[in-house]
Amino acid sequence: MQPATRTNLTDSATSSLRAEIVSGRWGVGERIPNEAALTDLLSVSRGTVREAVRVLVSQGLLDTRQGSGTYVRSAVDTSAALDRVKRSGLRDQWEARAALDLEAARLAAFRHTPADLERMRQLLAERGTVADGGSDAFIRRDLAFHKSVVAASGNRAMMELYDFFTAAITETIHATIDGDLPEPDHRAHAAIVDAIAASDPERAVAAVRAFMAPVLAQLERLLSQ
Amino acid sequence: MQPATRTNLTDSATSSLRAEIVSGRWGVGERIPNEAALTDLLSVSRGTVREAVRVLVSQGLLDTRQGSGTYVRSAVDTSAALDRVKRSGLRDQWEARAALDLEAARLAAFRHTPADLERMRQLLAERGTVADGGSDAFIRRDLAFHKSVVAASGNRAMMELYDFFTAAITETIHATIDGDLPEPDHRAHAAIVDAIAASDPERAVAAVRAFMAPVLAQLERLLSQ
DNA sequence: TTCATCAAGTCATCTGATGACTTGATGAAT
DNA sequence: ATTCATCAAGTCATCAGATGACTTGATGAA
Repeated sequence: MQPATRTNLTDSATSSLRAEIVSGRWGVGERIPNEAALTDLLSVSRGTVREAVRVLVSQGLLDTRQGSGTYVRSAVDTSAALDRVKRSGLRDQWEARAALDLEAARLAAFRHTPADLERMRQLLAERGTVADGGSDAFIRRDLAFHKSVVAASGNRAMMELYDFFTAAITETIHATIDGDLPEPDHRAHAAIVDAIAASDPERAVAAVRAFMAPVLAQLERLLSQ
Repeated sequence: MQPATRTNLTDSATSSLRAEIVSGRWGVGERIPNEAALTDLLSVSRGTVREAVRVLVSQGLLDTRQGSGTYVRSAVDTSAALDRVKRSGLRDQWEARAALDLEAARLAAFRHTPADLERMRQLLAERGTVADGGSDAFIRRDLAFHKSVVAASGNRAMMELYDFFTAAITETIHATIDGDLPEPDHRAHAAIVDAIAASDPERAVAAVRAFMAPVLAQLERLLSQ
């Protein structure tokens, strides 16, 4: 059943303030009404107003300056973006992460340093099999290897997003399915490193795609059940 | 100069609580100390504690249940991820968005619907040139077209991220450089749509990469100055 | 014209109080 | 022995009042 909506005053106050900002009624750079005025406008206490304002500050929409006032910092609401990504479904998340994997491997073929290469090879060697220390530990080692590939791309934005996706995907997997995904084999991973070491971007992309395909296929199968 | 650090109690309380969570000292699902206890632990008033907790709730790390307590919802701190992406530099952002563009075009070749195709073609036709209504309006039309390609991939996670990147990149461009990027020509864009319409993923990827290359090259040139 | 001083306005923080809700214990009824 | 209504303690939600810290524009003297 649809759970009964039980909202609290702070959330509704936050929504009201956010609406003023994203709609542009309070322009970027402008000072918004002070706490006492917001208390009247929203019909809540000052403590509630402060909590709502604080949330919007933490989301980068507002900016408070003691002694001066509270100002609109930005009208673009990026805070909910990742929440929506989290709710976008496992297949979509996996594909988005794959997009990063692919392009990162390609860039790594151009930009990898000797240290990058060494790290990738070391993590690949340590990766082992699922038998060593349980599946959770194996997944962690596997992710560490993939992360090192992304790191070799030298792109910090991609690394950040990759971290986010790995976290979101593991959480989602734990929450939704406990069937097992095919264990990507060692050879497929080694092929990625080889291609990067050879500075061959085409082969690097192909290697990542080759290892992705069976996992994605199994994922589609599990989700369609 | 390094600006004098002037932090407020709420922020430092938020950091302290966040540290307990991401470190795992407060495990996922556990109940954290109540407001009175946090008041003692953090040596701040209950109002400040509540503001800090409220921020972490809005970031998905905590979960308050009236009458019961406050619980750890997730130990993954995604809130700062996008901030760090924003600070990762224009080249990295552009490359990350390009990764989405490429894979989205490839997926679109598989999954596009007739409606997707029609929308892409319409936006391409409306795109026009920079002469029509100024460069800002042109950029907006250009982005609308690219967004329609991502939309044709049917991947909501990618669409969300794409939105974020377009917003972040335009903000960064406005803030950092006012040199001009090469205007991607009409033929290159049409090639993308043709490849998708032909359900040819390889050609779709190649078409996106072909149109990306000159922009990225110019970007590197501007940033290296 | 310049600059120190000041007062008003605003956010930051603390304290106390009351209401709403959850949860486990209690005890009566079956 | 089990079931279930009741209750009390614990916890968050919200309000109200007060004081401190900081900013900013006005004021007035040099």
